[in-house]
Amino acid sequence: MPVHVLSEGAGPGAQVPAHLTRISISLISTSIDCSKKTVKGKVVHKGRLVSLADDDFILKTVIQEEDSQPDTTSINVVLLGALAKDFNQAVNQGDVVVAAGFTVGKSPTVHKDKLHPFNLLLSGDSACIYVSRPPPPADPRSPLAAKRSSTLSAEVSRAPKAPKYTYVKLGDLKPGAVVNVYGVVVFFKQPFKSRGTDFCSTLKITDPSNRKIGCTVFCEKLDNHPKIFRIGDIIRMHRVKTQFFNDSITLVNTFGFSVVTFDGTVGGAVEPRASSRSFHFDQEDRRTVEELRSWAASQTVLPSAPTIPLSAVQPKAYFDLTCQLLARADIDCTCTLLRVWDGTRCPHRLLKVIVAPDAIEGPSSFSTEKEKLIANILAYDNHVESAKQLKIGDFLRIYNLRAIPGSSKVPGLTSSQSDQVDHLAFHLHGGTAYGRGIRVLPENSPDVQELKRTIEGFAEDDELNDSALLEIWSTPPESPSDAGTAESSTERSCSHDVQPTTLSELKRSDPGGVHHVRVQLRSYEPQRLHQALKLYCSKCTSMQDVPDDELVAGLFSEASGDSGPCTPPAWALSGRVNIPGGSSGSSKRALGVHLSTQLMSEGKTKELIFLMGSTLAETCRLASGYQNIVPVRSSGGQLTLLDLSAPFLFRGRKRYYGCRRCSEAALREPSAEGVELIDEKIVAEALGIQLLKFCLLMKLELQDATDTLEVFLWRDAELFFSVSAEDAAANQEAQDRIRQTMDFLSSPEGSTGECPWLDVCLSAYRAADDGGQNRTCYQICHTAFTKLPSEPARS
DNA sequence: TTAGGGTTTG
Repeated sequence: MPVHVLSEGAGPGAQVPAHLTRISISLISTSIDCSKKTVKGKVVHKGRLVSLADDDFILKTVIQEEDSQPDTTSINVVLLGALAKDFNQAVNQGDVVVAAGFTVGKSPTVHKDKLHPFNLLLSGDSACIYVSRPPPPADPRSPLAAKRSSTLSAEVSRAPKAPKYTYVKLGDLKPGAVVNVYGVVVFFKQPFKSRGTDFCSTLKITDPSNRKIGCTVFCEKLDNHPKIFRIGDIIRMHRVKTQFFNDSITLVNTFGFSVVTFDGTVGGAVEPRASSRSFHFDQEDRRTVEELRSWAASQTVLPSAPTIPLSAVQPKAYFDLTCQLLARADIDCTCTLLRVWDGTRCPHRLLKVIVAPDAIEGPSSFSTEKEKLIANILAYDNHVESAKQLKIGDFLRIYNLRAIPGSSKVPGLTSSQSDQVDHLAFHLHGGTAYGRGIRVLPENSPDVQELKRTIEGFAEDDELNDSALLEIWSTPPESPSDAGTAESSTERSCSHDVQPTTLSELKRSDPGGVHHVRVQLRSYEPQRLHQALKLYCSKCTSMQDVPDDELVAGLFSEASGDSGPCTPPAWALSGRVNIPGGSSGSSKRALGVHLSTQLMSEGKTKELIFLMGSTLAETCRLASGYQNIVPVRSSGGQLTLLDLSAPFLFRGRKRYYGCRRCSEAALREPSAEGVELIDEKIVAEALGIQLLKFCLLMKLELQDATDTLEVFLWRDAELFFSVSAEDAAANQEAQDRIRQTMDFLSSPEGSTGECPWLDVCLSAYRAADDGGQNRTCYQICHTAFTKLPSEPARS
């Protein structure tokens, strides 16, 4: 994209890309998403071009919306980098310009200049200025007009030029300059609310010059703060100013500030963690990061990050914990309980905190085995507020956590409950000293990936948030049968080194572990196989039934009832679509649709529509012609999504649902830039929906000569049937396959007159039932059905 | 404007 385009004649609107919409200057504020907005105004003041560093410039200008009152509609515009230089050369006072790709900041000069309380910052690749001048005089023979048009009719545009940033070594910093720097983080605090209007990050960095420099970042939005996860991270800051404080140089962010951080591990991926929409990153940056990593690794002076698992916690120690949030409860206004785990078991007895089940957000209890791994953390004072922002299932790093041995009084509880001598309590004390705080780690971070592997390792033997499974069925009877040596209709794919056992032996063995058995199917539930389909949330581990058509049709009909006037979002284009007739003679009708302007401009009109006022049946009919249909409704004059009990997306015959607990659903324009295929994941992400996964859940009663046993078929049900649950939800062929398999397994086979034999791997685990009683549960794992009546053995 | 680490409450 050109840094800027200047053109004469038809007016600035002519070259502005169609997907951008103009916004009035009076509406500019930091709460508006300006990524696809433009602002148009006349240049009423053009400041001097100021050089910040080699090839880096800043220029301030004031533009005024024409035909409106000047006091509310003049706004400061700050241009940075090459754009500032080009603007200086090409734009004159009196020109009308259109600005795009800007961000909005608070104007620090509002009290002085009495202009707009916010300003526009134009920096980076996405920033752009379009300009035109007043039309030339009417007489084309006028020498002046001829001259003007000849110089300006040619489009003045610049090829994209990568800005060349120069970085000052920390040892070379001088006061009173604006600079770009790289450094290794040796101390940091999570952003905290300052006494002013911004959040404040404080950190200290160093580099091979061995100078340690304190830095302060003030930004109103948390997103714009540096994303530092641990000491040793690499940080790059653009446009920070140096100032003297306490006899040393410090750095503070200034106009056009941007920051990118990187993991500091030698050999790790160089993934920029940006805090702005656009940022520059090239091979030279990669080299710099790698050099700083190697240098830092050789420095013993750098404090090592005390991140340790629960299994290694020492009493009295302060440490950082990487964990997953399982549940939360407010103890009182100065203390919040966070229940977390990291998949490892702390060798010390842990403090139990008793909280009323209705005060707990998230599951109120877990299986006995899982409970042993859960740490109760008491977060105090300022951390109560940040704990409120966390979502159950989030991956966290908690900084400067204290493991306190001995008796602890828990606020809000009676002393008899809280007096637990020799139990380890985890406290996150109030304040931000020592970097105390909580940070949500992104799912793609290497630490979270590792944490997930640890948690999954545990889940292998102690599967599921088991109450979800047990809530669905109660317990029935048992009886014996004969053993057999016939061919097996299933095959185990696990590599467990265990000897096959009988069901009666298995029932006598210790709880937990894996078992191999040779069994027959005695009965199964549900008999109506569509009831085996469930929706599972991998974030909060809840499971629910798939809503039936009657319920969904009701939601559609209720949604179409609100036919009041409704404002579509600015990015949407509205139109009508004809519903293809169903049975012959049914009347055709047209329904309201909204399309993404962005997708239309990319020629992807049919790939995603937002459909309003349709019935369930009509939506299904339209789904044959459009790849993705998102049903929407009018609510309070706004266009919104339907209740999440209904599918949020129709893709052909498939319907997708979102988790009501974990989604933060809102109607937003999906970004399909560079996306080959718009699928459920893209749509769910854009709409803030936590996608529910279809799964199959059955309870089987198995038997051998010695006993019977109830087991679940869940985690590996898709492997067992060689069918995806998603397909089973949408197509008859997949459903038939499950039906045929179950029929085959439960009917007498050939001359032997007995049911087929199955070699099965069973995983045993403890789980709490409805009454809170713990019992051992079994689940079929790593086992696939290999033979259908109509076909020879499959492998 | 704001903060400017830190000798760690429950």
